[in-house]
Amino acid sequence: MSEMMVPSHGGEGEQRETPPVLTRSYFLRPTLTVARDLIGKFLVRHNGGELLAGKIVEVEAYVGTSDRACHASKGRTARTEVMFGPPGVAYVYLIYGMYHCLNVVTEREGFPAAVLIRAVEVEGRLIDGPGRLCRLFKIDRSLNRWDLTLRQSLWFEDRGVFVSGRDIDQLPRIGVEYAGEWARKPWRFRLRTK
DNA sequence: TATTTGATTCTT
DNA sequence: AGAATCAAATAT
Repeated sequence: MSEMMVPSHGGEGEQRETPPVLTRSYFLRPTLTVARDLIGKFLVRHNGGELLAGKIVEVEAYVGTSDRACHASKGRTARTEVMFGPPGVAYVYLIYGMYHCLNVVTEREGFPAAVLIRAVEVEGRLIDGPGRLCRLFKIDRSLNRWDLTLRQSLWFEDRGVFVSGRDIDQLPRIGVEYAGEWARKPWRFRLRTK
């Protein structure tokens, strides 16, 4: 067994490793898997010299045209087209006239699906709700279609936080009562904090 | 062209 | 329980 190169983590005299950015192939997986795995990853925003990072603690999965809660169930429109595109791209939309919601597109091109980022933790403070999150991170529709696999403006990082499946609650999605049976699917993933 | 709706948040 | 506020979807 040859000696392996192990990334160091801020040891004395060492430069700190840059955490890996989540890649296209990371998002090219089943949406429920991506959603589950995003818990504990970091959302990073670089904007005007300001750097802001939050640990993701709540997400929701929206999967395909048959999922009536998924915007893409209305078909391929100017609004939903981004969800039909390649994974790892941002889908940002305005909701209720005043709030933005951030999603990351998942699965193969042609299959519309995404994960909604619902809540993050910033320096121990819970930013609960997609609208509040986007307000704090200054995310609006100018970031719609943004490639989230570049280390620019907005991306995801794996900072090595391990999250056990036992610490993740699966709950019904919020605000989709109109979707009938689809509203009851436990496709919301939330980190249990106690 | 007109009306309704919505992956929300805040106030009453 | 209701308001704020508007783009997109749906009805006309």
